[in-house]
Amino acid sequence: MTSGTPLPGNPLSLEQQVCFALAIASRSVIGLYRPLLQPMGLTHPQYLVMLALWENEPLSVKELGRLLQLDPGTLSPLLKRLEALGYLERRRDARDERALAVRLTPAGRDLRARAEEIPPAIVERLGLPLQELQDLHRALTRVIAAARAAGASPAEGDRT
Amino acid sequence: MTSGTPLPGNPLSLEQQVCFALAIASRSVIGLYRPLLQPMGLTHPQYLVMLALWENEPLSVKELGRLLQLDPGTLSPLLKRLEALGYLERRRDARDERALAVRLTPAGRDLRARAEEIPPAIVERLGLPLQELQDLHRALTRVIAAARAAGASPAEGDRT
DNA sequence: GTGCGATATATTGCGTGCAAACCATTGGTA
DNA sequence: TACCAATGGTTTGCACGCAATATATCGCAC
Repeated sequence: MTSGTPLPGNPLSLEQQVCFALAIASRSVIGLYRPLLQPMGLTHPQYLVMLALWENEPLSVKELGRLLQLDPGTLSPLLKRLEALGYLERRRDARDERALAVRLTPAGRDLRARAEEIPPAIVERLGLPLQELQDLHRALTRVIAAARAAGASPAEGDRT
Repeated sequence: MTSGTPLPGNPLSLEQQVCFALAIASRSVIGLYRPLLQPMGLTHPQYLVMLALWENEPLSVKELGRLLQLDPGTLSPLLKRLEALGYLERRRDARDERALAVRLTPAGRDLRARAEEIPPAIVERLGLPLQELQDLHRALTRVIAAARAAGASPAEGDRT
């Protein structure tokens, strides 16, 4: 019950699957964001796109895909929804008409101030020590790197 | 670059969002399962349902939802697909016609042998020390508990 | 300049995940 | 026995996430 010994006889036990814990933790934490994002009309992946744009602008779909590890097939409609919300602008890059230059609108830029209240609110709600969250972040970063090295699906085309 | 100090000036930095790392890690690891599950015709959530049933049978939709933290709205069609694949059987519980008794078919039971090769294959592909994975599992379990205590979305109706 | 492979994005199809509405069964209670 | 709130599943609608396909533009070879 307290995640004791691995019980070698039961490698399929639901309780000890890392992938299972990962999936539930991800959904649970995203679920905490939902009520905070709802007033801005954002979903969690849309929020991540906004984070990327607040850091760097403009970005192409390809660059967003690399940053967020997302398909163009996922990003394309998602960006259209953000444009419909009035938070960003999609325009073809003048230098390369294939590429899309995604830019924030003033409304999108203004949203940043409201968004800054979210991370501390989440940390407070979770009630876990900051150190623990940082350790977790580090552990997750290592897993992500390991999965990418193992040839994970999301956008592995970065190592020519 | 090596996840050093939190840089208090930039709380919205994509790189230091735990939710972001969590989402990517989850998708990346599930991506590793995909080629292994594909030969059995399973998706990752379907695999988790099979894990639950290999441990305990029969299960109702409600019980599966509690175990996997999933909506009935998600499970209902998922279970129908597994039934169409021939891995399980959905029948109304004789004692309570509202409840569904989900049971494995012989084919579903046979699948367990093949599935047993998956966890070690994943661990081998990830190439991370077992100890690290166990630590991660423990950390994730704590986050899940914290999120549930904070009133996370997935099926929080368990603490009367 | 023409042709042609490579590149960037869009579209379609399918399976989650979640909210909301709906429906049948159940277990009281009057 | 007849009502009625609660319970367990199903359905619908919408937004990912990913594979596969399609379309447009680019840039190089000639």
